[in-house]
Amino acid sequence: MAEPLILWFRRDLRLGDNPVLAAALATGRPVVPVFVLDPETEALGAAAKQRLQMALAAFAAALQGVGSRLILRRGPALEVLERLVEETGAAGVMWSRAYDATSRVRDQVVKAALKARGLLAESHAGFVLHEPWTVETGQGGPYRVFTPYWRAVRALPVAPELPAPVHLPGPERWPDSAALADWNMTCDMQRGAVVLARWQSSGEGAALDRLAGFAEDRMAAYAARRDFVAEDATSGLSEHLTYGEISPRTLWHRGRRAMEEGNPGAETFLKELVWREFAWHLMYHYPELGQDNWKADWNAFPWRGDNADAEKWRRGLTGEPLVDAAMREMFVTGRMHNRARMIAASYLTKHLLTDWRVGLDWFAECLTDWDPAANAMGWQWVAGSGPDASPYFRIFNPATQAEKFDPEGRYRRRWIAEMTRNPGAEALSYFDAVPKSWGMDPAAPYPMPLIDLAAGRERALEALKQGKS
DNA sequence: TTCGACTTCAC
DNA sequence: TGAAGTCGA
Repeated sequence: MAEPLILWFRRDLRLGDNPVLAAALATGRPVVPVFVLDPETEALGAAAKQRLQMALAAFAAALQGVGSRLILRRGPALEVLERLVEETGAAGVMWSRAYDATSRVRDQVVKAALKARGLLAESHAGFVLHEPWTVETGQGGPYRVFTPYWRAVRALPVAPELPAPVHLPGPERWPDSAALADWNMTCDMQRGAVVLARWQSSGEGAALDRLAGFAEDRMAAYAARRDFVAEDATSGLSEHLTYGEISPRTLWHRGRRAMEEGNPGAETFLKELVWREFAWHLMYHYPELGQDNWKADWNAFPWRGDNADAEKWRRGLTGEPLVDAAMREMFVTGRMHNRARMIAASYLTKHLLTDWRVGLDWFAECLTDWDPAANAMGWQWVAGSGPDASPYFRIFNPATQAEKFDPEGRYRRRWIAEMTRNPGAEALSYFDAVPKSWGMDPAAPYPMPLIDLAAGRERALEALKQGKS
């Protein structure tokens, strides 16, 4: 039997349309699928880590369905992979590319070390539609504004999807695997069964079902309804994309097909997919996007660091119902509606003048669809330090937004027990989920607003006038 | 160099 | 309607 290949899975936990999997199969070698819980992955937020565990469980089952296994190992990636190569006599390692700075540094070290030992070390595309360096402006160089990027990407060909293998040849002797349960990936996430029960199911099958349901039932109304925060009008596909349970290519082709069929929501859906793409384009070309102001003239802005108001924001106690509803939804479900994210982020950075990185960190802790690029771009876009062609200081008014996008107050009532006489299960579940130390009580009066909205707006505008160099 | 255009707004 | 910078062809 030929020497096996190690297939290092990371954010591509699927069998269908997986280029590196197809490439490994094409070699004719036995394949040893492995997931490495390395220090970089252990640093994930509580919700993302919990969600990753669910993704891994689903993917391991899917691999068993094609006669294979998922080998689980813990430790620094290079160390683990070198040991596995020795144990299995593998010819080398293949993986799908990642584009954030931490992963790129890690992967370069791994690739160089494996190659130095004469082993095969290959990275493949698959996490984005277009490799970030292949999309350039007319002058050469990365795009910095979404619309021109969209116009460029819209016209580009996208290769067809690859079929999922029906059988994945394995080695004669399988190496040992850790048990997923022993990794305790849920231990940071002590929010009770009520939280878990509400989470979307995980895995490639669930992702494909979700896409089919969306395309069938909701895509047509997507452009018109997606901003209404109380409705289930969004695709809900972000967390599947985050773990690679579905490929962006699959979404792209489904969207294009719908467009050709005249589906009125299809183009908006494709645009949203390309926003994710744009975020990774930016992160690849500006690796510090998650740490530094993208526009350097914001470095002088007098952001407040973490503070007592920010803590109230995290706990959903700002006294702005829409903001609090959003924060509570995220804490309980690991999800937050897209528009609610912008409103909550604007409130923290503008009305509370708090550094966008404080908000970014909390989202990283709480979101099951945590994506470093999308969040870095999104937070900087709201803060004003990021890519945004509009020059004015963007300040959302949470009350105005509530009137527009939650006109009947359904979303606010769903998540804020203090606002209703007979709070529902969602609103009450928040009080079960929060740490006892927060002292939350559904019978307590709803808090007064932290700051008058008009005064907060004026203060932010004043800070902008003074603060930017 | 010029010039049209720029996700999601607030008042 | 404001207030106004720079991206990209």
